[in-house]
Amino acid sequence: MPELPEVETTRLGLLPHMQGQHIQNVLLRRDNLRLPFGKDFKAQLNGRDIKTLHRRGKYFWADLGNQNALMMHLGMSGSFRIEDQRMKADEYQKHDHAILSLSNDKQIIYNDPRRFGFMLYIEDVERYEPFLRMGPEPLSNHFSGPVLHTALHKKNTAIKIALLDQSVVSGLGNIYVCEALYITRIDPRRPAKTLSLEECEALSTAIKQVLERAIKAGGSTLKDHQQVDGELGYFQHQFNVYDRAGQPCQACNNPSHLIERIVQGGRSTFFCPKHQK
DNA sequence: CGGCAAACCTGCGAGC
DNA sequence: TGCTCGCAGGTTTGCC
Repeated sequence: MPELPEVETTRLGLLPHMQGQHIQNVLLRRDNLRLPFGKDFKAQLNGRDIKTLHRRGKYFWADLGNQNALMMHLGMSGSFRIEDQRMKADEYQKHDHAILSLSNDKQIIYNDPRRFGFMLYIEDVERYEPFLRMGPEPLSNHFSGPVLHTALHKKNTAIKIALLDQSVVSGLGNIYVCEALYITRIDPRRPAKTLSLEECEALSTAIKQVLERAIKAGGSTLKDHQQVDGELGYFQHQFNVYDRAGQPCQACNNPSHLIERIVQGGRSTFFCPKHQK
């Protein structure tokens, strides 16, 4: 799924339906996703008020007050949708795993074919373990060229791999890393520590730009991602390199310069070896 | 610590 | 039609 723009799109779509409501019922159609919901999950959520929804990297959560939270992660194939009507047992779709019924009579339905996502009740969101080692929010002022340069300057690993490391910068995944490196003409295979401060400035700017544009487009819809209202994101139509192996590099102005697919860290990287140095 | 492979799952498209 | 294979937006674990 779901990299930062898809998570943010989901959060923004759910917000008007969930903010200020309270949870009247929790229905679980299985007892675990990637992680177990937890033995007391239903009791911990029933009757609780949802103050608002927050996001950090690819995680988002319902703020239940007093630092308590319903933490959510979409994994690779998770999505939410809203239903206005109470659903009968035979009306659920395949892979509808968790349903929250709210005081506004809306049902918030989590669907996740691969079940790499999760929902957890968290007592103290400030001490949630994944957040403690998470790098800066890329769209905040905490992320900049100098910050990125410092984070990378000892890393021998390829810049592509380093940017996927959520402790360097949070929220990036395979698509937006490929796109940001293409925009800045940086070869994804270069050791991270070889990037100059100027390159890190350009890269941090490109990361912000590509994420902001993707959020405006409602995220990217490959197979699974859809917005809460069922609309599909359309940023995939603006990809320069992702999933474009064999197609001409648009920036090279030479039809024989083709986008290549290589494997780094077991995952596909798309880039133009002529354009990116 | 670094680097890499495998694990967790289902679905889809390509090729035979 | 149906089989197998490889691939998919993420994260964690375990091994060398």
